[in-house]
Amino acid sequence: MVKELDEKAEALPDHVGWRLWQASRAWQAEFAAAMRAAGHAWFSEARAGLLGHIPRNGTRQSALIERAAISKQAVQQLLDGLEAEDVIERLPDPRDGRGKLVRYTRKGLDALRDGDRIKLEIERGYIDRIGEWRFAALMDALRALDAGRGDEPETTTRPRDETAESK
Amino acid sequence: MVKELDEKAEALPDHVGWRLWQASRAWQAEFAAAMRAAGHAWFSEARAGLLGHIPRNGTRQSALIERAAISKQAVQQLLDGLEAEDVIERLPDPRDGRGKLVRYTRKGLDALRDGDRIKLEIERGYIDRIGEWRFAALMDALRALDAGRGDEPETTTRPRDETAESK
DNA sequence: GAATATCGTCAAGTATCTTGACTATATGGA
DNA sequence: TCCATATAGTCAAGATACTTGACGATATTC
Repeated sequence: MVKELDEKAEALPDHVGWRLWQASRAWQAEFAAAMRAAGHAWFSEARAGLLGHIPRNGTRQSALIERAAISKQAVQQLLDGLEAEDVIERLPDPRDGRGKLVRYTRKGLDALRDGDRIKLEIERGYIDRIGEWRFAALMDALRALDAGRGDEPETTTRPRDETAESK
Repeated sequence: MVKELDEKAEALPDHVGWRLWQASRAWQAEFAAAMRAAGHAWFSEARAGLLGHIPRNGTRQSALIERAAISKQAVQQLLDGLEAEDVIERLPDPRDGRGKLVRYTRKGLDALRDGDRIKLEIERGYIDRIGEWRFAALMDALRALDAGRGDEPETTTRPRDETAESK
């Protein structure tokens, strides 16, 4: 009963960065758990981060490197793992002898489908928790933040990427 | 330039998890860059995550383990590094021969101060970007999300079980 | 053609986190 | 008091997710 420390409330951080970080971690943990429960044992957050940059119709490995903000070697290693798990496959690019095309296997597409379902379930849970109005405001603010982001100087910037809608 | 692939817009994800993740990463990258620019070369995101759980008046190492959602060995290793960098120090807990108290050194407190300043600067930038109103809505939604999360271990709670685990 | 840039790969190293095993101390009875 | 058990922290080993550096193969440019 000598337990009496913590003289005061410890005041955890409450700034936007901390909140975003906590919320992001919570979402990812929930999503990853559901994915694994759905049978996708190969799933991890790092892999999810990369897969998020691979459109359903595939992409070039080099294009992936530009968009995911990690080194090309990191991309390659993640792809190596995903290929070994039969989630994606790599084909030579017929238009460039150096390049490779990355695309989903059937297993990968199945996982995407499950992922979409899980996303909606989580989203529904969020709406239940904070209300439709607040959820909409959250998405609105996050999109605005992303749109207003200091576009990377030069670097073949995207002319106008209106991908900020639909899904 | 035979750069002409990407038959169509690739439609990056636009769900709440993705947005949160991107926003969180962007914030952390901005913060870490500013911290390092301010002379705190030891700064890293993982360390920041742990420091966020250490109040200014210090805490017990074991209390840290409960709050940061990582293993006690991970906490220890991070603390080892922070101690080696002279950011925190560990003292024996006079009230428990097994325990140790973790508290900031002067260098650590200096870093906290710089961190507070940088946080405010980033926040100001966000407000400039999306407007005060939207920023407030963002914080409100994030706080509500966190408050509605019912996963604190033990604790005395139990009054309302509104966490309806949803479907 | 030859210089140069780009694409992917191989190798090695670092940071962060995990599980397992262990020591020292505290606590709560019998 | 002594013992069973729980708790606080440490040590060791390994997995994952990255990094930088070096390199060969193909494209592009002049």
